[in-house]
Amino acid sequence: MGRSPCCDKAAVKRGPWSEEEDARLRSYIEQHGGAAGGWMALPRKAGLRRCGKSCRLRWLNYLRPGVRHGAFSPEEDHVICALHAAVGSRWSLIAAHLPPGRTDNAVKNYWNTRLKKKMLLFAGRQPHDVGRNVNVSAAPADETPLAPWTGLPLTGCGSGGGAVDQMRVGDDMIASMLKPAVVSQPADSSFSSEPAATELDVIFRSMGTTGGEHSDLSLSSTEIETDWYHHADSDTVI
DNA sequence: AAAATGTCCAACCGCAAGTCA
DNA sequence: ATGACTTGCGGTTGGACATTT
Repeated sequence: MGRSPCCDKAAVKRGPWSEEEDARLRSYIEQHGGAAGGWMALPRKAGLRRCGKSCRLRWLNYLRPGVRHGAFSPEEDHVICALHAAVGSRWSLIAAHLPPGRTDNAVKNYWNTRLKKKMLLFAGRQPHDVGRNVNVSAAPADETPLAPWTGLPLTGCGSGGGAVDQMRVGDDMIASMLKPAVVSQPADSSFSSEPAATELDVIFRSMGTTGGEHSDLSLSSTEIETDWYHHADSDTVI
């Protein structure tokens, strides 16, 4: 009993999107306020010879208003490194804790192509601190956990999966990890192609010394994105 | 100048979870 | 309760472009 394909592969176009296809997709979604009728029906309604999944991906990762394609800031580097150390490759979760506009795909690409190498380089220098499990039974942070950019409290819980189950962590812990590493960093500070050991050291050291009650992360990107905007009027670096 | 190699990122694939009849 | 269908996610690939030899 096989799995039915999501679309007729022979009938759909694949590969890079043309400007015309982008325009059709954008126009349809703007007209209908979203993928009215679902993504699977969208290609037919919008006159696109594409798979619905492909349309969704194109919209979310590229065409959606607010998507940022520029370089990642040093602060974003810190957040990604710290969260990856804590929760593993849960890219949508990590992206949700970044300022709005970063997609999970972009974060994943950025990690795989750049940050991973930086971390490996760092690991070569700090072999005892990298790759170890997080001690989640350590004492909880005694201050309100805040996201690094806006002061937004990080709350919520849910379920993990895969290897992350071995290392379930809470938002308290993540916030405590991020605060010292990021807030102390000026928004316009320069960032070398390779992070200084001291910067990452802060992250790893804080991982080993703080922790929260056993919990997990479940803030949706929508929820977080909304909150990012709500908090964006104060001390943000967005 | 050309070939080889490396980097980056959009896009595809398959699986799992969620939804609904 | 169940199975079909849809959506979301993470891993991987392929190709364009940049850099090095």
